[in-house]
Amino acid sequence: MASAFTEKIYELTRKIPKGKVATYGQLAALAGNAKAARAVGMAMRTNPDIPATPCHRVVASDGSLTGYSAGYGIPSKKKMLIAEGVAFKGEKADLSLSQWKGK
DNA sequence: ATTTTGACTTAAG
DNA sequence: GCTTAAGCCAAAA
Repeated sequence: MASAFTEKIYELTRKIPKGKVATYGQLAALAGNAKAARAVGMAMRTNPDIPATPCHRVVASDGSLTGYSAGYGIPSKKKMLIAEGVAFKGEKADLSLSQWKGK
């Protein structure tokens, strides 16, 4: 465990339903710190349990797929999201259709 | 304990 | 549309 904040991020990430995506800033806000988007990214990077924490459902503010060092990287992440039913617009996820509304 | 770094975001050129 | 700059946060060195 890294910190309470990070744990919260993992918890929220696990709540993201299949076929939906959330932005780093969104998770940060739900965790209590709207400006901790970067910290959210760190939490994903230091992700202790990838199968338990679907970090591939977390994208940048504009839907761009960033990071993801697992498997084949970005391509794999994109493919996974499409397989779950997330709407895609070129190389970016269509947040207008597939962004998780959170609580 | 201090500095550096990074899977962010928004604003400005 | 792309690049640069600045702001904020947490983890790693």
